[in-house]
Amino acid sequence: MLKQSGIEMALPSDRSEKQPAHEAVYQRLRAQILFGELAPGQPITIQGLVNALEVGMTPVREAIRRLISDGALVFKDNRRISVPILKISDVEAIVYARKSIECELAHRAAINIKTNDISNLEHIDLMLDQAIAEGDIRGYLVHNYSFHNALYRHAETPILADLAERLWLRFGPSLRMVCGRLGTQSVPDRHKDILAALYKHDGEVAALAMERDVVQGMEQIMEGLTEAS
Amino acid sequence: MLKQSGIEMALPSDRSEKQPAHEAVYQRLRAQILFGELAPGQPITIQGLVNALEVGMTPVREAIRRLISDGALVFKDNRRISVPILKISDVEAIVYARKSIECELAHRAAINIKTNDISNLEHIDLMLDQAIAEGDIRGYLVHNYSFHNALYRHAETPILADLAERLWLRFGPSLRMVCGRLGTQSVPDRHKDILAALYKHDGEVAALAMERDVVQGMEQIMEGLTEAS
DNA sequence: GCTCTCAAAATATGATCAAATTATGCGCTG
DNA sequence: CAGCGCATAATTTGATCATATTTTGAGAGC
Repeated sequence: MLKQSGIEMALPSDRSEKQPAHEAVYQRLRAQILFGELAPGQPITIQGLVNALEVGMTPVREAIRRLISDGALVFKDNRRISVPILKISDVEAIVYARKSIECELAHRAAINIKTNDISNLEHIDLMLDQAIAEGDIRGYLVHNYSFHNALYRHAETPILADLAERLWLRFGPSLRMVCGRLGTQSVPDRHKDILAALYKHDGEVAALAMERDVVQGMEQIMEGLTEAS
Repeated sequence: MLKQSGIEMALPSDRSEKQPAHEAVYQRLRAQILFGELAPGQPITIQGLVNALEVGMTPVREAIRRLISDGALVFKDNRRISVPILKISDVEAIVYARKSIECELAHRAAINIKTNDISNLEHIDLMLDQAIAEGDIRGYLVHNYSFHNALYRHAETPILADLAERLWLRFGPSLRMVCGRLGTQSVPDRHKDILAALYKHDGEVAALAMERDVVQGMEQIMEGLTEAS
């Protein structure tokens, strides 16, 4: 007989309880990196996280290793960990990779996605518009990520989606830095074009719209980096 | 100012001794996966590695976590870890990603590489030919990886090279499985074409040669998978 | 400016807890 | 009486923590 009487299953927080500590730490740090709570160059210490998050040392170490493998953190030769600082050539490489991977994902998603799921994407895009209108930088970053991530899931190509997520972790901190300087007004979104292509199940057009979205976003980062140096 | 006075740099064995255990475990497991000592579907246990490698539990956990993030291992919902088994659609996605990333790397490498470094690549390719002639499967896998990896380093685009390495970790075990069944005789290599393009610093031709090499290798895996099922 | 000393951080180990799989044994059915 | 199924016990495995050891960085003193 199982010990669960079915009561605790009703709690929505069930997920967070069963989740291992190292996973929770990973997700938390990941969000902080994606949504710009950690700035490029910022140093990270294992001890500091142990104290701040009030968990043991082993889970923190595992989460850090994962993020280093993701490219979201760098492990310097001094055994010091920090958020990486992108060079111009790095951004240029990310642009190429994002165009290759994410346009393909958009193409495949346009073919596979159901009309019902497109509505969910539209809802996310609405919240994105609202965040832009309110100048809510964090909201912009969260919903923009949600839109792309939800879309890529419908491509049903987990290996490519994984590569895309890895790339987002790399430019997340820099994107936040740029948005903080320029604000959200100067960030037009091409998502409407993508949504239109999805409704028509036109992979080619979806890929083209995605390319414009990617290039536009990355050019902002590029400009921010050049004027910062 | 720098603390180096130039004296301690003279010790060559300094690097290997100071390497942390978790790094050593990671490198070792990584090699086992890339060069086919672990078969697709093979279960991995943390405790087993602790006993086999005679290290503590934390370093093993960190190495495992990194490899899971790399896609080289999978963490099933039963809390069991194993080498992933590729589906046809996975191989198809890897082909697309490899073509995008590695052709670009070959293109860039052709432009940047010095004549002296091409000689090193030729030497690796010679050892590769010898391994093929001798039917040395592991030697084939090692030198084939070395060739590509060394080439990609000259592209001076670490982010793209990192993506490529991640893909190699995914198909390594399956490639070994195929080679074990078909032998090395049926594996012609297109590296000679690549080398010729490098000498001419012709990026376009190098990318085309690389595409043939990638497609040829991945088709072998695809055939192996279809006939296995 | 250089070296020595000390504090802080990272590394590594072993013990302990929890969960899951496998093994065991009892009762039931044919 | 033999074979099957289910419940429980035992073993294995993963997760976490507290602690000891090693390494790095910084500051005092010469």
